[in-house]
Amino acid sequence: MSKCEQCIVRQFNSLKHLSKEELLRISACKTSKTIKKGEVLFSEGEHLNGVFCIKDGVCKVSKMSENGRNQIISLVQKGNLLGERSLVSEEVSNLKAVALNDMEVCFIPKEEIIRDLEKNNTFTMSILKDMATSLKSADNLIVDMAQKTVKQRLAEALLHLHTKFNNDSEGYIGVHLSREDIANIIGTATESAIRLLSDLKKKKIIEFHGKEIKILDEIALEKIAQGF
Amino acid sequence: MSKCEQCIVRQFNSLKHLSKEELLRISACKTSKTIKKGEVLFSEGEHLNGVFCIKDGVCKVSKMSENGRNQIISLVQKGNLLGERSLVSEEVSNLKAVALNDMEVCFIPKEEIIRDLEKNNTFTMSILKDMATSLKSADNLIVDMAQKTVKQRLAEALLHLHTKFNNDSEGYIGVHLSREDIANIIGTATESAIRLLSDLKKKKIIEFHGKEIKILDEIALEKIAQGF
DNA sequence: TTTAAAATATGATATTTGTCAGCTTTTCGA
DNA sequence: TCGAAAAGCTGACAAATATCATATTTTAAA
Repeated sequence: MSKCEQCIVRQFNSLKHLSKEELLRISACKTSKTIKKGEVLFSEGEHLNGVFCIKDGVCKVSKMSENGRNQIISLVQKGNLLGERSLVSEEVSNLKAVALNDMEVCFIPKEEIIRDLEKNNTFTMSILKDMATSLKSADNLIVDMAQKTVKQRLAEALLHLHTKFNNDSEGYIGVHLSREDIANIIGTATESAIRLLSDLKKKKIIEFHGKEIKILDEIALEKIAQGF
Repeated sequence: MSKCEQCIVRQFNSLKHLSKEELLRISACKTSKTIKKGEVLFSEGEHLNGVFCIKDGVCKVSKMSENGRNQIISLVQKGNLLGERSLVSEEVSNLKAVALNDMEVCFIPKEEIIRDLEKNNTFTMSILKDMATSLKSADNLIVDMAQKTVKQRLAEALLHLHTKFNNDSEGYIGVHLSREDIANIIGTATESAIRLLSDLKKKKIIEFHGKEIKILDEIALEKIAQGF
């Protein structure tokens, strides 16, 4: 079992505010897991009872609508914590998390980390800031979903993916999403997503080969996102 | 200047976790305001630097989309805190708050209440829980906005308003919203909202006289919200 | 490797929703 | 109380999007 104190990933999230002693305790109780592409980290209706610290890989966090369609709320990647809300809620999860590629994660049980929440105020404040940030981007997403056209939302999503997963030397977006995933991010039918992607390709604004997508004309995409 | 300790409203939000001493300090620095219907509590781009505690009245919290249309994110009423996020963020507000009726509010400066966040962990945890709850409902709203039709969203919104503002003896929704406000809650054109409301009225599912709206057939509305 | 299943792609069409125009009713300030 | 402005309403039409059908390509399992 590796030690949290030596884990680089910790530097990228709220865990960096824990003391050596606190980290030792967390190290002792956490469980490391390898999660294969397509596997489920947790499901809707499940008691989460802890947080995941993502060491490597990306997962999609989604929720089923009453219409029976899946909406992807966010993509969570290396360095992030996942499931923070379970720490302050007794309710079951309303979200589902599925690995988009092979992942390395650590699971820290709620009962252990809750002690730090109660004693280490810097840590609590950091979690609070995280949630405030999530809340702000959730608000922005609500506005986009409610007010923008599918075309705008696709442009927006591509720009966002490009910024967030820009870890490919050739400029390709560093995460492989199916057309269905893309449709579920922007909240539309798969066919519509495919059509709009093809349009963007025809207009030389993006380029793709299967799931490898690259933005060619960022300015044009930004204009589309803004409604032009 | 009234004392927070004797204020009933405090019992309904995180301020209830403050000690007598803390409340005395807050009492001393807060400012009470009367805000008339239609007046702005704060605008997008403004430094908020504190929280509002709503003693009476309701306000709409909204954000402009890049398309130039206004999206109402939430309605905040008596007992609630408003602007909690400003406590842990240095950024300007991305939201705007406008009174829907005459309001009584207290404004507590950030620099005072931040002390309590740093020292009173029960208070911090309570704020954290609030944010977690907000985040959960924001997630649900994202899904609804992305996946549901305008008709479904209207039904949903009416049910939600009925539950949240059910303080009228005749069963009318206890807050007066213009047709434009309703459209801005569900993310559609005013004309579309008007048309769908008329439809529901024709089908005897709701009843309204101007801004007085009453639900007649809750079951039917629930079915519509679910897509039938 | 072969082959069935899944994913991607495209066309035709139906449905939903937005926009514009014109009208009526309500509200509110002079 | 009057009259203008705002809000509410309705119809006609255009644009956006979903749905269904079907073909093609890719993926993954036997």
